[in-house]
Amino acid sequence: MMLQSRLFTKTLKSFPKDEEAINAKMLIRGGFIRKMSAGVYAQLPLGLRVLDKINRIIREEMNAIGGQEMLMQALVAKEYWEKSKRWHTDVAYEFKSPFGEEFALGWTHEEVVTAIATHFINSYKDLPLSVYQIQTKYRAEPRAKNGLLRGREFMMKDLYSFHSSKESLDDFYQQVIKAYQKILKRVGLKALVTEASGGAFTKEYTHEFQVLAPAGEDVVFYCKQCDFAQNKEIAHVQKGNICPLCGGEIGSSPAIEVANVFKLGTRYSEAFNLTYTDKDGNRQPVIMGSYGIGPTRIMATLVEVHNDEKGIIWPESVAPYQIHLLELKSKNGALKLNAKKIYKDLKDSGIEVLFDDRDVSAGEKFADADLLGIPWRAVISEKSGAKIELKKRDSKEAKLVGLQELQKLTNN
RNA sequence: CGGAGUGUAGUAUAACGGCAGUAUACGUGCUUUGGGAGCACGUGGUCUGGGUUCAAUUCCCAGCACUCCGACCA
Repeated sequence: MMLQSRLFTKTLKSFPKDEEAINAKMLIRGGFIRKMSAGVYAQLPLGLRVLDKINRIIREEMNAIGGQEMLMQALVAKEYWEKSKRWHTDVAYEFKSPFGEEFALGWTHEEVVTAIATHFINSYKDLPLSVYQIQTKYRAEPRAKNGLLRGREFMMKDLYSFHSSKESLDDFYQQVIKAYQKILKRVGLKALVTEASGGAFTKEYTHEFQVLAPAGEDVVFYCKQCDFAQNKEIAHVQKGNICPLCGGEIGSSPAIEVANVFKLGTRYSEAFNLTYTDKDGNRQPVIMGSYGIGPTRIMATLVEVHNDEKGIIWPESVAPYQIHLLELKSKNGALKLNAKKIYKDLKDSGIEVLFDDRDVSAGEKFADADLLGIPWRAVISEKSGAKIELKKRDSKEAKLVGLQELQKLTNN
């Protein structure tokens, strides 16, 4: 797939100064991302591969519950925000175009999706429906921080659903919760479904998906035995209390919010006059839900949770490559040929492999392999001979395997 | 937006107000080859604008940038 000698990026020998967050330190040092302004990052080839893997998993689970992918505009005209009374919020980048038109960069898309839906939803027979997009969102954070965890520009998958009854919304809401749990599990995160307040979006309680981690900005109280969890903002329990559901002990921890789900009700459908005709021929406002999950925030959270002092430890499902093939320097020309052949064979069998063919010392290759965190490290050297020395990133033990065994192991 | 701090080479760091140094990276050559190798030579730098001074990386002012704490927020 890729020769490391030709990779666009290089690793840094030291952690960047001016970065404290683990995710920023490791992702920048490894060459996954580059900070271009506070809270504004470029996704470099390695980082984009991770992001694409995360997004692929999200798409699969969204499609599985009937979500239809679309893509809305980032340039959202003032008229849309005015209808929902969200022009002049403090999170929006608002500006006047050279022609005097006023826009806000999309920081959420309830307005846009509702406006679009008015053209296509007419009857109860059209419902329920759901659409989603994966798109860059822009929010004027007064203080960007924690690397990818709080940026001013970040990737978001936002899903919107349309219903003719509260029951239908409730049902879909539960389906999304399950889908989000699957997504988070598949990418390698343990998340708590946490009760929370609706923030700027709704007055109702909502649910957040919180991953316990020291870098988290939220605090959650959770039961150590069952699934009970509440955000500190609304918590009715404290650390050391008895769980109201099961009697277990309540603990508390900082946590990273990687996703959330909201029941919007008819707030936006009324603002945009999104209605359908019911069985009796009466016009009714469409009932809506909105559901967000943040791919870039997931990426950062993965690094926060899966690392050691040497670098990142990517879960296999989202790693930029499956195998990091290292060819150690040798005078033995046959060895070099063998390495090339193994690289080609792996490539041909569809395995994603990063081949470290660089003319650098063994130590540097090992250090880079640990930093980049690709799940399997395969070494070809004088020592391994005709075999391949295979080691998992999070294991200390290596073993000698043949090519076929390697293909099998990493192909699942 | 309030408070604190930091801006020196691609990266990481030194320098009483007195020739801007080291490491690493990069280039060339030789040596080396299992945990960030060695030698030689070479390229490359004081955030911007003012001020004080014979002299400013250093002191002062302003701006800009970044980090952290707070407020705010996915």
